[in-house]
Amino acid sequence: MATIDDVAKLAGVSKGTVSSVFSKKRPISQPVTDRVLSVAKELGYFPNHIARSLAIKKTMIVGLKMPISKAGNLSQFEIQMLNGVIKECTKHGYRILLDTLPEHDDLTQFSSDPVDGVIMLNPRKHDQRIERYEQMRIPLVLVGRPDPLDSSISYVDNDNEQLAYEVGNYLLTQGHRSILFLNASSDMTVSVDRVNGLKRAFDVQGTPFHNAKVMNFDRKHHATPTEYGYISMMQSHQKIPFTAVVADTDRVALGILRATRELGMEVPRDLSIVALSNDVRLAEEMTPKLTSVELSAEMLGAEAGRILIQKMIDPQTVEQCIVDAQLIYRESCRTL
Amino acid sequence: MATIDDVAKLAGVSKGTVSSVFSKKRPISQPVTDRVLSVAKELGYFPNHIARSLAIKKTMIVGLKMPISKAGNLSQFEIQMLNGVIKECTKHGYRILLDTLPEHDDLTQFSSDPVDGVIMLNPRKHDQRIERYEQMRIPLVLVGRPDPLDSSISYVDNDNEQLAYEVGNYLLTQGHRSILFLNASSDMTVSVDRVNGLKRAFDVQGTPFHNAKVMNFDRKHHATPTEYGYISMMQSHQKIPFTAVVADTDRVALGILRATRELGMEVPRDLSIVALSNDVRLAEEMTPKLTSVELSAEMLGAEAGRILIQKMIDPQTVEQCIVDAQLIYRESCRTL
DNA sequence: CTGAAAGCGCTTACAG
DNA sequence: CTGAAAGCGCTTACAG
Repeated sequence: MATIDDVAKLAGVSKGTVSSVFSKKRPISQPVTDRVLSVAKELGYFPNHIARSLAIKKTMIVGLKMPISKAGNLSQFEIQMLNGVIKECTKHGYRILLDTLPEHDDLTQFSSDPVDGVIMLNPRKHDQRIERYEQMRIPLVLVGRPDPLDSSISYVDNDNEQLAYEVGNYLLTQGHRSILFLNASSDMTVSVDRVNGLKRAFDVQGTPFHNAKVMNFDRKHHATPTEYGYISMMQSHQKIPFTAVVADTDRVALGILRATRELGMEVPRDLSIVALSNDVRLAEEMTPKLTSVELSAEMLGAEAGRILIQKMIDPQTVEQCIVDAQLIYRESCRTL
Repeated sequence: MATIDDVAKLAGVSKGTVSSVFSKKRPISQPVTDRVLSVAKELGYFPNHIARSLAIKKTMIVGLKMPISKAGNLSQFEIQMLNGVIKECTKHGYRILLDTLPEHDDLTQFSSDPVDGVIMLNPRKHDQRIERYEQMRIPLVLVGRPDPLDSSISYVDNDNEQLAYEVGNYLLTQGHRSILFLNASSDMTVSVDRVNGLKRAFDVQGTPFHNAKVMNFDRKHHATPTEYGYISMMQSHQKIPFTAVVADTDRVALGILRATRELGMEVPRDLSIVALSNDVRLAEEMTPKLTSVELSAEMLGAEAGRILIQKMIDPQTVEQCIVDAQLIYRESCRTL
């Protein structure tokens, strides 16, 4: 397509002048402006965003690192969190580079993207990527806390330890003593926090923590979260005498529910279920309605966006933001 | 951050060599490779995607033009369609530049984005943007047909004329003679197609088309689709004696439903409703369950992605793809 | 296998 | 108000 050179030549002016007509960064006389614009139109010229970005070192794009699960569709958590990010970014004129590609181990493949800042979901333990962004001087905000904790890294998160504590406490108070915990995958920091919270509940109530059986999602063994719930339930119900299960997400709970039906069990009569990530509509549609935790994903996304924008203005900015979450009591638990 | 020059200098090689080590486009001896890599690591060097894109004229990014409604959240249609695009793009290693920014009329503000191709939602009549992409030689696929039709433009769409015909025919067959049609905004091509389809139904059944009252969504008057439905219903029910209403989307239907409740009307006893865009879960949750059209948004997105990828390989590609949609009969209509 | 140099399409001090 | 030239950080023929 036509370049700034073509326009400059045909209009009989310098590139700098053409540049200024479009960027309005320095005043150009009306006659010249008109001539340039008309030539540009004739040639079908539009400034090249990439070349411009390279020169000014700014893209007005925010990167969103959100590797997609194998099944492919965005989870309700991801959608809501995306909604929050979009709102905040749109408000400030930023667009979003949605990066759903799987992570590459090969350092060689890692490049600095055409973005002014990055929001990264689900940081892992000792996540290499964090320091890479630091080296590249690209402002970064995590959704989920860094592990180990680091007061120089900005992030938004729920208080997962506390949440798991509340859930554990709720179930223990109801009289449950043996609990199956279908946790997220073991390399996620949230998994650690949850186990700690659950353990604290057991400690406080004076119940030995070995009465809790913790499992982890593993994409090698489970194609989908629902399958994770289903398979784990089918495999565990004989071996361990648990009366309650804490599920990573409502999708996992869906799988558990399916398993209980096949096993002739009834919820909550024979088994109590709590899910940690809440898709309100799903939770309310399930039979029985699912007791679950509302993570306020949209708020997480919006706060991440807000902090990132702050940080792109002033790179010194560090903010760690805990978003309120809430256990919502519905119908899937009962007192023993 | 460190550039290719820094690495080259410190490693005592040329930039071309460093480039080759990372791109693997030409073989570099093991010792040199090792030296370069170790220096790169020491310096925290990562190739700059923007500079690279400028040189090779390729970004591996697909643009998705999807201006966000004022309310802010993605509609169910948009989410599903995004899911389809994501799946297809991820499969081929593309990322997505999600552009939710409102359109700018100022030609001067239009630039060629850092993308290899573009998927554009909701093309308008004589949409200027289409020829701009053509001038920029950026492969383009529309979601929604171009207006006027143009056999050189690739797009995916439902057969909206036929769909509206089926809906009209259904209602007329049920005995409805006066119908309120809360259409999409008038500058969208889909609006035209729907009116034509509805008219055809009236013609076939021998009912004069002036018995259909067509209104259009207008963001100046309606803050949200739901409000559009609510207000239109409140304003029209006295003036026109319609027995059925065709709503642009299920959100609009939600507003209508709210209005009927306030007016002491009952659906479908006093009013039949059909919605043209279907969010399955919303439709099934409504009381009564909403008769609506399933547009297969995910399929639209996936097909758009597929065609675009095809087109980025071979720019000559032109494909126009009609995705099946289906009228799903639930509880919101009745025979008079 | 490696280097020197031109080029990708912009912007921006500097000079006038 | 406008121009000439260097620079942004890469890639890629061309030459050896």
